[in-house]
Amino acid sequence: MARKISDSTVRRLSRYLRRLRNLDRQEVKVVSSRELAESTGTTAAQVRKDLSHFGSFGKRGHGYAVPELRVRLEEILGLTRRWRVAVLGVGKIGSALLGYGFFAQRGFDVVAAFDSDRTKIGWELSGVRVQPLSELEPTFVDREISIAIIATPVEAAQEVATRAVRAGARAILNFAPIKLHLSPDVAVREMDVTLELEGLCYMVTAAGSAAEDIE
Amino acid sequence: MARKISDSTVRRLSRYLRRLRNLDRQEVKVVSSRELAESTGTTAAQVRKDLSHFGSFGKRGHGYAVPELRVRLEEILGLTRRWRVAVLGVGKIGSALLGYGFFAQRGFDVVAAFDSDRTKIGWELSGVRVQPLSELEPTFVDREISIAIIATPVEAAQEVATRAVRAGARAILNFAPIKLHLSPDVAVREMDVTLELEGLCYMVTAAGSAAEDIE
DNA sequence: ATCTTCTTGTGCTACCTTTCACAAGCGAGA
DNA sequence: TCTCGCTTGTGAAAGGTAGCACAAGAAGAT
Ligand SMILES: NC(=O)c1ccc[n+]([C@@H]2O[C@H](COP(=O)([O-])OP(=O)(O)OC[C@H]3O[C@@H](n4cnc5c(N)ncnc54)[C@H](O)[C@@H]3O)[C@@H](O)[C@H]2O)c1
Ligand SMILES: NC(=O)c1ccc[n+]([C@@H]2O[C@H](COP(=O)([O-])OP(=O)(O)OC[C@H]3O[C@@H](n4cnc5c(N)ncnc54)[C@H](O)[C@@H]3O)[C@@H](O)[C@H]2O)c1
Repeated sequence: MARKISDSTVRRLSRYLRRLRNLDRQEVKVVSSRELAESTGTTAAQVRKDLSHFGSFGKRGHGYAVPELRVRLEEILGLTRRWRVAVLGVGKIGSALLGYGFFAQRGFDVVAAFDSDRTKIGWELSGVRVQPLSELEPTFVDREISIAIIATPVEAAQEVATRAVRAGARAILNFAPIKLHLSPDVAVREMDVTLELEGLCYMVTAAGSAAEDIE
Repeated sequence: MARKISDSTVRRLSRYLRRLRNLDRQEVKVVSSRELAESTGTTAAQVRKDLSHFGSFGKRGHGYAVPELRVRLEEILGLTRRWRVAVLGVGKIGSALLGYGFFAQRGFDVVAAFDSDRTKIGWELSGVRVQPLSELEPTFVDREISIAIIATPVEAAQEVATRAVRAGARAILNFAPIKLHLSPDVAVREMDVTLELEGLCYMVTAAGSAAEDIE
């Protein structure tokens, strides 16, 4: 597993896994690269290429065994363990995330939540108590929290992210619309709704003006 | 503007714009490709190349005029108009989005919200009344809604997306963890938290095993 | 046992994206 | 006006990603 796997490959692997988990629940035993491609929005060749980076999991003329491939993908993505997650900022987005049932199903345990608002501290949402920021560092260490989800206002995002990383977080999922400046060995992913909406606007606008070109 | 601009370029343009809007608010007049690159997580050459697809907006030896470049990027991305948006599914995520103040600031007006839950219909959140699904089609037509945000449970996502498109939506922002199957002239972007978390797990795990390799 | 049918795994190719490197150009200051 | 320092815009090179096409191999039918 020495090769460097690209971000887009990892994203696709995650989509394959999502599909495989559904198939497994439906007790489907076998799936072909073509079927997997169709339900994840890619091509059969791409599926096979992606998987081939990690070994040969399929049977020629037959396809892939669903439970086996599922497990292999979970191993590859590092999902055979559970991950402890903290939510930083318990506002609109933060509390939606605390109530998100799929996390536990997928191996993520939200075990802590922090907010700077005194009136929110002590609240219990979905079994998690909202703690003051002063407890961030000891809680990250004690509970071995690896992933921090940033859901504070944009002004506070950099600061709480830095604190989370110093306290031991190895990965950050950032909902605030700002590029975080962190050590390069910390994994960061952004969830920026406005950026996605703007992308959609470009696509719609560009499609429109391309149509004009043809006329 | 005949050339096809890649998705990753559009994403970066959106980041540049975000930065330019902040600089503009701070009344900064000029910015160099290097500064822009630093605050958006890319390289100076990349910034210049991205912009060069659309023309020459800078002054050599000087940099880019912030307000001008901002306007040019807004034109390119199709953001000189306002966009009407509907939220489908007013649950945890849907109501967080309805309360998100940045949308209006960035040119997006959430003008409608729909839910299948009778008890929610008639609620008013952030000035938007929750409507029954039966009103989806007429409302999309009357209010010329171009963008639908899907925030229903995953089981309902495909159906409401299809309805939104039939009713005139040109773009879909999908929060449900499923690949939507829609006409290729509809722009789609996914917001999948679990997928991003899994990506983070891979990065953390891969970094760990790479470190072992060195030992 | 052989043939047919199907699907995988992969080398090769084509395309696309990013980086490099530098001439061209602008403004400030002498 | 001329020179100097700085930054843009861009062709060319490098690096990476996706698609094609087919040999290899497995299972089931005859
Ligand atoms: N609401 C949305 O739909 C939405 C969508 C996309 C992105 N976002 C982004 O997500 C972030 C949160 O948005 P929101 O709508 O939930 O905001 P919000 O105001 O509802 O919640 C923010 C919470 O963070 C807390 N907070 C403030 N400073 C803090 C600090 N230093 N440490 C810890 N907590 C702190 C506040 O007390 C509040 O509870 C923002 O950056 C926003 O831009 C929100
Ligand atoms: N809560 C989160 O933090 C979170 C995070 C990521 C993704 N998601 C995804 O976003 C979607 C919504 O999640 P949520 O937590 O807000 O769920 P939720 O159950 O709180 O809300 C879903 C809402 O959709 C409504 N609904 C159901 N069927 C509908 C239909 N056919 N048409 C219109 N409305 C319908 C329900 O009445 C409910 O109000 C889900 O697909 C979920 O997987 C949620």
